[in-house]
Amino acid sequence: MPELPEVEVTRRGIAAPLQGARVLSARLGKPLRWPLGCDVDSLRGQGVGAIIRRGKYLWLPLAPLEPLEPLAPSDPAVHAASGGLLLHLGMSGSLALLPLAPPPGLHDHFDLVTDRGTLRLHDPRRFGAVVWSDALDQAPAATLLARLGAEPFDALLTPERFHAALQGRRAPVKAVLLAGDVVVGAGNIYACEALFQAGIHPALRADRISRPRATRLLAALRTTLARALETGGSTLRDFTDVHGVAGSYQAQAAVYGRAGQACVRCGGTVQRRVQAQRSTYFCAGCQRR
DNA sequence: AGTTAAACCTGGTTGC
DNA sequence: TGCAACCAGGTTTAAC
Repeated sequence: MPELPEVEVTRRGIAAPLQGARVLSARLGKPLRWPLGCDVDSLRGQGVGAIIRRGKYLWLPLAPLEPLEPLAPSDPAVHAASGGLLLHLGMSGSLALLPLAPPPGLHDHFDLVTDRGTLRLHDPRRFGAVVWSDALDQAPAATLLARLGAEPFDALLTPERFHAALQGRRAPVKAVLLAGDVVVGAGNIYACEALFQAGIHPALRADRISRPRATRLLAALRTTLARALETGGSTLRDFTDVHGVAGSYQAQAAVYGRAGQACVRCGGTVQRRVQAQRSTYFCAGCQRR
């Protein structure tokens, strides 16, 4: 369930170990959401830079290192250029950093073998992606990131700006949070949880949210994401951190996945309804329009 | 601009 | 036990 907390947990697990690592080889399994966009062999000999996160994407910068041994000038497959890999975990993806990688399993669709271990993408549903881009601000990376809204913890995202952005949207606030073009990071779980914490009905039109309630929603979103980050994210089925450890936030979800159960706050019944093709969980007593 | 559906995939759970 | 239907963390594209 990679939403922002899960992706950030993943980033924190690989950033330090892989910074400065040398790529020894790479391997592709079954196709992911998009083609890699480069020859896997061209990744060989690259050095890994500082890994950053933008929304639910990870950017793994790569730049050529001095070759360990002179490459044959006639080898057309190897033409290392600087750039990087844009990764997305989709619905079921997770990354592992393996000191000694066993043979790839059925759902292991990308390996980046380095001198500090193998970065392996495990993704049963294959909605995830690994895409080469010459730079973060050039296509295809820039295209994929172009529609993303503000980072939730960006200090520039003030309550005033958040409220102003919501004022421009007539869609239900739950749909606006999921769309990620106002603020990134909340997926289905954390959008539901943040709205519950803020006491806002998920079907309320975004432009009908008052300034005080927008302030409360932004605070709720931040505390929800921060709390999830502290607990290693949520593991519904597939997600683990890079060491294989599952998250535990799902156990403290107030509404997500709790349809028919008692609301932890008022004792009413948690409802489930479908919004934008996704299940929305909420308490009609605590969350007002 | 909106909402809505369909698409991409696999697998676990539920219900008859 | 078998099998069909439905559900699941995301995002893009097309259609009304």
